[in-house]
Amino acid sequence: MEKNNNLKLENQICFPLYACSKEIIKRYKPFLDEIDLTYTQYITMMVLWDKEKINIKELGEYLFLDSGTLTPLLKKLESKGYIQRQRSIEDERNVIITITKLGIDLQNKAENIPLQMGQCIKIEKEDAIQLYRILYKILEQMKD
Amino acid sequence: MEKNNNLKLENQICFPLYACSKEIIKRYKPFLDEIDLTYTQYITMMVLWDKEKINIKELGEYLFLDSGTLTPLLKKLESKGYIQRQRSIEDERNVIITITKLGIDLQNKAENIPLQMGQCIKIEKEDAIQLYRILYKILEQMKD
DNA sequence: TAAAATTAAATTGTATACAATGTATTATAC
DNA sequence: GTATAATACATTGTATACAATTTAATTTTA
Repeated sequence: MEKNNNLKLENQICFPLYACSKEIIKRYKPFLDEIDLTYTQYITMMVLWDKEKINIKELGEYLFLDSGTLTPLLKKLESKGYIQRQRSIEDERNVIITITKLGIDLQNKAENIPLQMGQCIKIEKEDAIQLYRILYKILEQMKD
Repeated sequence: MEKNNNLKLENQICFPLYACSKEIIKRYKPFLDEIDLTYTQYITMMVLWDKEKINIKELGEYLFLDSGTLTPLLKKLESKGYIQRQRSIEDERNVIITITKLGIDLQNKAENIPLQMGQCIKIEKEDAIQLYRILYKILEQMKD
């Protein structure tokens, strides 16, 4: 007769993570629309603003995404002119992603997004620190 | 010349949320495969194990999902025999979801999943409490 | 009360996600 | 040195997600 409390939605730890992630990404949309990027395209560009040149495997390790997601996404970014895709000469299994001048310039247009999002979300400094620490602890632990 | 640190992937708060959510959901897969549910179907069943009867709008409020996601998902769950969908008589705009006997029975098959996941994820009690508190604080704050 | 506004679902279109499989290339084992 | 294994990426198929629109029903308003 008694319910299994372990199977109640409000007792899950993954569910608020999943919900919170989606809700925040929704809040990005109006800002990202202005530079014609989706959230996944945005975090991909973030890696490229930092690295400028990277292969798909390594990119996927940073983003926790596989080629099934990245291949079409990178083709899209290429069609927008922000990146170039080319097979590596040394090892033809690799595809090297290079950021273009247009892609580099896009960073200027994106530079106020983090601040705008910060005003939109409102999380206390200490909570943000804790959240960040715990999430990377879990991500790290799951690598084994 | 200097890079914009606000646009570095490792300085984002949403990204580890997004990554962590996905990685944990991946870990659910082998357990959920055994009862032929996806993660989204699983959390939907969680609400129904608790409520037994609910309309799509209310269900969507619990799950942070809209009819565009729920309509096909609920049709799937209906085809599996776990739920029934029927228009409300009082207000024909509403579709009422009712759990079936098969759906109720499924809870027994799912009851050890939370424990198995707990062994799989390994997060300290205090971290879990903090994480839970912060995530719901953010979700709550975003409602306004 | 008839027109306008609102509401709840469903539908359409686009973009992820990811498991599983296929393909071409490179590395390894013997 | 060749058969085998491993690797990187692409492709296929399924299942979300969600914005935007449509449809049908109900409520509100003038």
